[in-house]
Amino acid sequence: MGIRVTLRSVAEAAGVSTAAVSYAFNRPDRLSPEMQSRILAVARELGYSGPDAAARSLRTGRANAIGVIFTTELTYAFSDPYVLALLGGLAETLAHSRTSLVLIPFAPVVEGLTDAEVRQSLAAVHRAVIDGAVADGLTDDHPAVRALSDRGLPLVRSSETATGRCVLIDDRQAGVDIGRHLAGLRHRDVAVVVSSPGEPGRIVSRVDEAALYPYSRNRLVGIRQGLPADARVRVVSGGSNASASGRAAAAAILAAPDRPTAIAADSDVLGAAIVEAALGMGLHVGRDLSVTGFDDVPLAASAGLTTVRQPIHEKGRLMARMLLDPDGTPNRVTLPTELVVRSSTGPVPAR
Amino acid sequence: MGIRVTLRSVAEAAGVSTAAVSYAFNRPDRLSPEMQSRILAVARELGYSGPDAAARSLRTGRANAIGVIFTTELTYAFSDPYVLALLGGLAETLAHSRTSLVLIPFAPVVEGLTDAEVRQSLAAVHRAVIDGAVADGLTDDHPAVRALSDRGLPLVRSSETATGRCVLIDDRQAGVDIGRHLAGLRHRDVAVVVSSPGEPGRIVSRVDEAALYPYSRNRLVGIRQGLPADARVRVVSGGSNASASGRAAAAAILAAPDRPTAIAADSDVLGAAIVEAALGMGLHVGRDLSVTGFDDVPLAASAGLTTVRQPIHEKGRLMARMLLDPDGTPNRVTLPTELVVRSSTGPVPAR
DNA sequence: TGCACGATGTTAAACGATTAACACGAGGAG
DNA sequence: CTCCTCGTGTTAATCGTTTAACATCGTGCA
Repeated sequence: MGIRVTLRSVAEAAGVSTAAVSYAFNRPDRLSPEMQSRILAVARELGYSGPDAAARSLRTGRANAIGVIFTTELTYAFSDPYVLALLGGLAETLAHSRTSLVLIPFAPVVEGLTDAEVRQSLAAVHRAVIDGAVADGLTDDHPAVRALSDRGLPLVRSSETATGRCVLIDDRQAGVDIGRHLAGLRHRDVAVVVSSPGEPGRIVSRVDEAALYPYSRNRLVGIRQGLPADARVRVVSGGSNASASGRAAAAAILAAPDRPTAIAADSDVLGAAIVEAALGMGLHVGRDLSVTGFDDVPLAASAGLTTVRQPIHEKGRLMARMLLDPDGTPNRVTLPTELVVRSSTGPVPAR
Repeated sequence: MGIRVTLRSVAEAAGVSTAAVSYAFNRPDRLSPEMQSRILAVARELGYSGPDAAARSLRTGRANAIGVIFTTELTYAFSDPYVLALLGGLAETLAHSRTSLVLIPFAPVVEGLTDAEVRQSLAAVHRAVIDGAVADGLTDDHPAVRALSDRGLPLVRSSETATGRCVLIDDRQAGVDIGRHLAGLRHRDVAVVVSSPGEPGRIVSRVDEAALYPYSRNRLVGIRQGLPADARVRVVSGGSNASASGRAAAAAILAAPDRPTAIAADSDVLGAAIVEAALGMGLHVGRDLSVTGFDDVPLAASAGLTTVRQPIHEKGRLMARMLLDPDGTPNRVTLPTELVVRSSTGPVPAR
């Protein structure tokens, strides 16, 4: 009883060809009704539950699944509203075509990856049985991106540097919107909190800016551009995109003797954490200190956070569609963003 | 250039056997260093990115992935803190062994499933290339559970009815804890809000109780048991586990002329929504009305919700471990729960 | 000198399915 | 009566690997 039951054993037991059994499961119209039900009966009797998934994938070349690469701890990703919204969008489109979502963990970049970590992570990427993949925010030179395109898999990303298919927003322009908004409120001393691996609160030097995530860099460029030329802009690491590191970054910034009048964060999670920290220090946010976020996730509304809305859900839907139907969709789409002004920003108080 | 490059073509190009190429990628120690680097060089030159995932899965019988069945819209699941915590726990354990997570959508039960829907969903379950699966909360007779066990895959669940491997909590005992707590506060008229597909706010009759999710049913039994025998318990559908339906259920319950003094919800999401609705009606929660939740997700703390804590994260970790190492782990584990009393419950006001 | 042995490659048999291409008989059209 | 088509079933090639078993060959040791 230990022997596995296969298409062949069913065929033998039923006294038909393997083709017939295959057709019974995949193209019932190809068989006479009697034949089909006889085969299914035999299959049930033998405890055969249908064609093996791996074998079928190999033979047909389709996996009915698409991968999503995660370069942060998955357990953390599940607490990031941006990620969840994106996954939701992907799932919505995929559910229609009964396609599964494969979450592939890649060693998070903490302080440079060891070779062994990269190798192991790459093994996971190589072993994933998928028809395509989403690599949100990864650049062309990321090992996972390379592995995926080496495999010849359709790949969709959201980085501006992407050479292949991508769904983007105009991060620079969004930055300009934030910069102009703050400029209009007479802010001339702004801290920009970027999500970057590294200790939250640390100042990011001009040379280190090159190593930021592309979207951070672009937003930063935009913010500078939107502010008057003589404005002071300091760039501060926000660590991972989590409340705790947002609070830490806020603490560092607000402890400075010459603290800025406004803080522009890379995400609503960071922004909301900064608001919280400021409130905890007795500051009146929107008057003593202005704070902006990014994304406009639900959290932003409840925190009264001025932010830039980007259609994350739509981004996910679109990415999925691009993967499912590479020919029927454009290679590159730019989605609109919109500045959403709430109570967390206000004019610089006269002194 | 259209022809795919395979292990064989690399072998031919390098003038070695396919076995050598395979070893070069999988067991470098089996080959001399020169041979290995020569093969890798040829592979790179031909643009060969390593053994094909599907073929490898077929041959080795391993997929390095485990599935998670979702019987709700994925896009909704991603907003459910319980689900996210569970996924987080799973991911934490799986990341260690470089195993991916496959999210498999199954047609949500709305008003009975059509045959076609079930067939299509089952196809997705059958096509998934996985080594095992998690089916949280599904019963033995769910089609997905049947399909999975027919496939002979290790399966882990969290239902009390499960015949196979499972990680559970003692839902009945947790219910007793809630019932006793409310009884101690002199509540004798309690509405229990269960998550069940159906219109939120509708009364669930005694016969319909049999069709509830097993965990709901068990908690309900416990609550009745913990309350005095003469207490009135009405069971109300909470719809899906979402804020909106929680508010709807609350509205229906609180609109009744003889409204209960306490509402016990099946989840913190529902509980928090009920608190919110009650506040909106000008009620003082914890005095005019007591509310309890379930799970103790972060939301519960910020809503001041009395609830039962269950170690969801640990549940996920354990489930993953059971799947990765079926022999080294027990078949059935019961995790402890704990009543957490906060401000949302209080004594029945004297009249 | 003889021989067992470790290191390194190769042979070849699976793994479990899908699907063109073909064969065959029955029924309909001309 | 012949020819064509349509409906059903079969043959057999193929998908791209992995890995047990075997062959070969220089070495160290008695």
